[in-house]
Amino acid sequence: MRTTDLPQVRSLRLFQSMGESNFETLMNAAYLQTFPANLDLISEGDPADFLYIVVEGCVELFARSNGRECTLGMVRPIGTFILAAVLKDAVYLMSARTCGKSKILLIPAENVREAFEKDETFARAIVQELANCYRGVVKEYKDVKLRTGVERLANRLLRYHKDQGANGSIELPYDKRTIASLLGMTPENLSRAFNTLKPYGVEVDGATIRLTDLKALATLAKPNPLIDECGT
Amino acid sequence: MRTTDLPQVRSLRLFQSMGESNFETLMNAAYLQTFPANLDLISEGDPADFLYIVVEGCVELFARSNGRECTLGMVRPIGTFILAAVLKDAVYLMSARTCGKSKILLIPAENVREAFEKDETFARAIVQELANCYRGVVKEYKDVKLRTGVERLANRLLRYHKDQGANGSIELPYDKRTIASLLGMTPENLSRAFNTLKPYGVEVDGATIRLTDLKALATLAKPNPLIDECGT
DNA sequence: ATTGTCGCTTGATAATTATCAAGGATCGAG
DNA sequence: CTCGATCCTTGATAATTATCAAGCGACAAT
Repeated sequence: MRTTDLPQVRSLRLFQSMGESNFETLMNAAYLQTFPANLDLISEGDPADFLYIVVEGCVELFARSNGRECTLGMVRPIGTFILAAVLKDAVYLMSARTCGKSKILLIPAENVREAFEKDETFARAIVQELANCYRGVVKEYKDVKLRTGVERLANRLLRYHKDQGANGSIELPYDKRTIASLLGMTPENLSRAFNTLKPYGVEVDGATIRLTDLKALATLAKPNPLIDECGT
Repeated sequence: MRTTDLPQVRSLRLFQSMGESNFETLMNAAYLQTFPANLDLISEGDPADFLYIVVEGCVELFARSNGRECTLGMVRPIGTFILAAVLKDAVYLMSARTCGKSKILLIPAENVREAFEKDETFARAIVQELANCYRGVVKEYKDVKLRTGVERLANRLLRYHKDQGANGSIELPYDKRTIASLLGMTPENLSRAFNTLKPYGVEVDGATIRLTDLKALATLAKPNPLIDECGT
């Protein structure tokens, strides 16, 4: 793989503290590939051949069952996905596809497990990463089980607002239909949910959202750090 | 703690392979306590003081937000809970309470993290345990996002049926209202879901369920190993 | 036996969400 | 520009789920 991307990968908490030689071995086994938009990377049920790291672009994690499909998460640089399947040498539970053109680092699962066996520091870093992933899903699970669609949208808007500088304006990071699926609703319902939020100061203009009454929106959303905050 | 329970705990995959002396140190720091039914053990938002291991009885994991409450999972012997919060030294994302009278082993979080630092084998075992937990939540998340209430119930019944020997009869392992919450529905709706399943050979008699047409039930449920099977 | 509680069920109704159909806006290809 | 495609929105309707109220049966306490 190209050396210009190495520092970025190395800066990932997952690789930060591992031994230099082990990191090099891992990177020598890895492939850095650029994929076009909308390309299927993995399918749920397939054995976990690689650990994936999004270096540029964006990847959608999704699942299908019984003819339905839903988005389970989005991975942006620099983020990994399907670490658990790789460590367990199990099949993927989610499918993944690129959103836009994306640069992705693929590390053979075999090598990841080998590094995990050999490098104690890496093993410990993996625990932290896995714990983060676990807590992330728990929050999403709570979100969908404890809130209505409108509440999920309101809280998501507040989160984006904070992430993007809290200046009263948001750019939606994904297509509305992707956001709908991420929030567990249909695109039609997302449209209607935005309308429901109009009286709470939510003004929609394409992918740009203006929040003109944060207090009212927060009163409706009742944000909860144990669901909405990423760091905790 | 009493030595009679030690072998059971030691047999947990989490502790199986760790060094004997480290295991002893950990157990010396631990408390084995018996709690009455319906006792709150931990509350979401509290700092993670202990790792919990259910030795006898049953514990319900749940969460509240905005006046609503839902069950997130059940822990039976021998199972652990809130490992991730302990490792991250973070606050609990879930609350927990006993269902019946329960014997629970409490290991101070400090000691768990210490053992995690000192014992490499333990660290690796933790990775496997965490990966299992992670994949468990992902499956539940998929369940609730991809299926209707009736489908969730149908699949749950099929799972219990297999777990209990697949002889056409099931004993519900929890109160119906707990199962309802676990499935993400109200108790009223669970009742109606059972009625909906009557034409598919589901006969309800209190906590005993008879399945007289497994093929029909499976056709409706469309069970999916990537959601319903625990081992994968 | 009586009382009260609790878990569960049922009915009536309302809220929420999904589906189907149609139309408007945008945008790239030709 | 025009065409076709895609995305989004809206309306009408249906399915799903929740809420409120009432009642039944089991069961423990007295």
